Amino acid sequence: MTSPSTTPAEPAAHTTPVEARPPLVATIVVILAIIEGRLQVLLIHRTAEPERGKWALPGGRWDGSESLGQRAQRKLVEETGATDVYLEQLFTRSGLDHAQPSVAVAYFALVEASTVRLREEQEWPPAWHAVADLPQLAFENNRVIEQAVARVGAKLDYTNIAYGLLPELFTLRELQATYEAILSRPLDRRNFRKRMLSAGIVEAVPGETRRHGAHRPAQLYRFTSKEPVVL
Amino acid sequence: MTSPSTTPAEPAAHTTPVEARPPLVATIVVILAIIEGRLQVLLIHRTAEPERGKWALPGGRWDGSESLGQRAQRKLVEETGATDVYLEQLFTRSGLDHAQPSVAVAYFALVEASTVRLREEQEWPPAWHAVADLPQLAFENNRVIEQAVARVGAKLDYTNIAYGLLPELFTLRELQATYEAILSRPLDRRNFRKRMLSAGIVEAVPGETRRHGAHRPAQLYRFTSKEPVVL
DNA sequence: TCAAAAGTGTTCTATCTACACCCATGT
DNA sequence: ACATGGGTGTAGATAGAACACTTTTGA
Repeated sequence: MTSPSTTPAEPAAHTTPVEARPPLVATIVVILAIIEGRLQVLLIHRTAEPERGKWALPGGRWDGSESLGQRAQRKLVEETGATDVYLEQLFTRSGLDHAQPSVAVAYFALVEASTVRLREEQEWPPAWHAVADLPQLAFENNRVIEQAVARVGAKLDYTNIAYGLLPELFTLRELQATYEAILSRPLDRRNFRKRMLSAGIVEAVPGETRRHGAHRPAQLYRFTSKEPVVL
Repeated sequence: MTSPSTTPAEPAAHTTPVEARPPLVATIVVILAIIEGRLQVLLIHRTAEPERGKWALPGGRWDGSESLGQRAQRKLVEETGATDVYLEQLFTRSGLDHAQPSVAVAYFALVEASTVRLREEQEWPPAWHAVADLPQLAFENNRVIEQAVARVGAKLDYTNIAYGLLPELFTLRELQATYEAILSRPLDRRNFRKRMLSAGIVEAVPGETRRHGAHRPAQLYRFTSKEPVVL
């Protein structure tokens, strides 16, 4: 996809490169899921300095033995056990660690809550936190999460990425609730159904319904594609 | 837009990380300008292996003495002398250099052709190449350029980023030609003018016109803001 | 007076928004 | 029978697309 033109004939480095230390490259992952009807993000408790004791996004050093995307994916699997997820790069930032040259590559992932099994063995295990109500996090992680949510919200409009958040079968109401949780605003039910169906991103599964309470049973739907599609 | 890596699991790296060498971090910049009515990209001639002798995007190693964005910006100034430009991060990719762990952070920049002064002292100086008619470039640089152009094209619709490509004053026809060069399709003149004006991204400069040939002189416009604005 | 680009409005179509009632079920 | 969420259609507003003639100038 990319390519570095490794040093292309810089005539002379006038600036004396003081920073001789090799750069630290890390990935961080914003793992999002819909839990209890709210958009939540997976956070870990920092046990090391800096920012020890604060909640933070999971991530870690990259050692070059795999691609950055694979590194993010593996971190994700470690934390959640979820496999079939949507993963996308957000941005790359330098200078978060003031002690040495550092580069952080941020990703976000959309996972289906029911497939997740969190690690529990630690004193402070990873935990879900509602995005709408976060504490102050380590580094600039609050901003990173904001950006991830904004990106997902924008993409709901013209892609099918919500497939990452929902199980195989779901009702249109559940789909709508997912959209509403991300956009944090209510949507019109009839218009929503019309758009989803006419855009062809979901389809009814014949004969499949879900009965839930003392109501009319709901038709079940599935995504027509579980690959990313741009409308 | 990045695509998700849906690579399956890889439960854990049992393999001992052989890659002990510190990672190389590099930036590359897709520098775009409108020249002779066409969208062109600035390329350098590679004088070192690998891919020696091919055209490639300018870039270079990052040493941690400045932020990644500053590094890209500085490379841009070195190559073009242009200062007042639009610069945005595209994406980050690993593994382009097979010899060692490497990360390339790609940016794209929009510069105004008239402010550019290319370096000429080398045997093979940097040169502009029409995006629509590129040779085979080093690494995967053709794809990187494609992505940059696609991103710019998408953003034309809902931002004012074209300000990076045009001088202080310009005619609406020139603005339209810029859009057409990027989108590589013709636009309707009347609809274009209506949209630009009603969106408020440009405004007429009273009394300023340009006479060019045996035609009616054209009204000159300026951008209402030369900061990035999302509509 | 001619050639060549600048400038300008209206109609049609598609899309988005707002909104209220009946349906199927369990208790 | 009633409470609860499931399911549906229409009308108005808005935004985008298509399209042709007049104006101003230099030669």
